Amino acid sequence: MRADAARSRRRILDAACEVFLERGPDAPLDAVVRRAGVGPATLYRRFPDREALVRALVTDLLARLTEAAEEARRAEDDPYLALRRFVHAAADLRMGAAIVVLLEHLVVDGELAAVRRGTVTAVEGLLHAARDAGRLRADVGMGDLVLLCVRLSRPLPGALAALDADGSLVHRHLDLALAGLAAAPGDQEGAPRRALGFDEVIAAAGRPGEPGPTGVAE
Amino acid sequence: MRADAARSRRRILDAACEVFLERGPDAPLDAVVRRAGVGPATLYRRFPDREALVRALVTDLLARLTEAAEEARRAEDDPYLALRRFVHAAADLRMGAAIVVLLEHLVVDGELAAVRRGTVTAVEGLLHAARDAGRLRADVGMGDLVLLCVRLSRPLPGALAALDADGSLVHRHLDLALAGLAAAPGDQEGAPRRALGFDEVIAAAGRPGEPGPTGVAE
DNA sequence: AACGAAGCGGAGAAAATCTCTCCGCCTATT
DNA sequence: AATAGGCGGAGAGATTTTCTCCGCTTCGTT
Repeated sequence: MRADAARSRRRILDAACEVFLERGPDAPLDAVVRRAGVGPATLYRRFPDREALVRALVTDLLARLTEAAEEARRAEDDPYLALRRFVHAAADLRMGAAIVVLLEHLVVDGELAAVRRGTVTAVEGLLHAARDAGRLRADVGMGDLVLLCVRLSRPLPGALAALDADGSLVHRHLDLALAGLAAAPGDQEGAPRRALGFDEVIAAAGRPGEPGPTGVAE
Repeated sequence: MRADAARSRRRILDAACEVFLERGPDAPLDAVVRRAGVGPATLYRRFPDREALVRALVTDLLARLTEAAEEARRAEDDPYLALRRFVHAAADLRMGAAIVVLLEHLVVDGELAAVRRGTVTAVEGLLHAARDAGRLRADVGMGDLVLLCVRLSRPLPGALAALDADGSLVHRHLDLALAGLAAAPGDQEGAPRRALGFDEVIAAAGRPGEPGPTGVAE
């Protein structure tokens, strides 16, 4: 692949990530094009339709997340710090986008499912290690972790997004939330229900229109 | 006002709240109409243009928030619990919508500013009481509180929203995050920077196009 | 350094979506 | 039971979005 083509491809994927995150997975591809600073033809040449773009985006992001999880495990001795490191990396990767878009416009076929399983396994490793070390509340599951990441790493709506132009606010709020997930000395006022598993998230996300390419009916 | 008209009005406001929250303040009014289950004419008769709708929505929401803050103060002795009660109430009111929409499509004129000031004052009362009682980290400001509420009370994107059909997940995650805001025994790993004030949020939100009716240029 | 192949952006046609109004029927209130 | 006020649906016009064709530019190679 030619160098300029690879560059365009990456710019498009990055732009798509941001745009889908901000405006939902039905955002006009035109907006992606504008954000990427390329011509429409360039997008359509590389990705024949919306699904191809989404699939590439999600696959790319999952691979990076897996890598981030493994990097975090290697880099930190304390399992809680490793988890924390990963969560921050995931926010930087705008992990929200993968999940947002993942099961809305995509059939999770064999290949994608395999990539996803790899990611989930890697992250579960971090989570369980932190929990087993007593550094994390027992009632926090993968589902909770994922959903908190999605919620906290989404860009703020509208003009508010400017508040966090450099992303430091996201990290601050992640730290605040992580402090809430950490094993606390006992005075937790509400919360303690049962942990939310990843499978439950998947199941819910697949619901609306039978895992069809473009499920979703209002 | 006739009873059926009042009912329609409320259905439209509730629908607008959800739709703006999910799809941003530029969401088609058509979508509001569909969600509300009324005819288009009903919306346009009551609210001549988008701004009228947004203004009514925001005013209504701010009034309810103020009421919720006062109710929480009355209902709980412990200031931390009062704050917690308010935050949960705010989530139920989908407080996010007010902020999302507030400074994007609206000039905050005299009347609206007054209503907003009332709300901010009431909530600041709760926050400061909790902080003075030593139940809250000192580095948590109104801005942090508002932004956490916005982030956590937004509906989950796309199909994921089904996960939290009854809203119980929001409350669970709010509790987790609140635990992070509570005064902790010292082992907070990251976070502690300076508190984010409400004024900073307002300032950022007002930025994009000079407080014009429809500011915002890409 | 110069050639050929691959890639790029812009203009714009066709399709889809959104805004907003007219009008005949229905429902609250007296 | 009368009447004023309200309601929903159909649809015209404007706007937005999708997607393609084509002439110029850039990359990789000889």
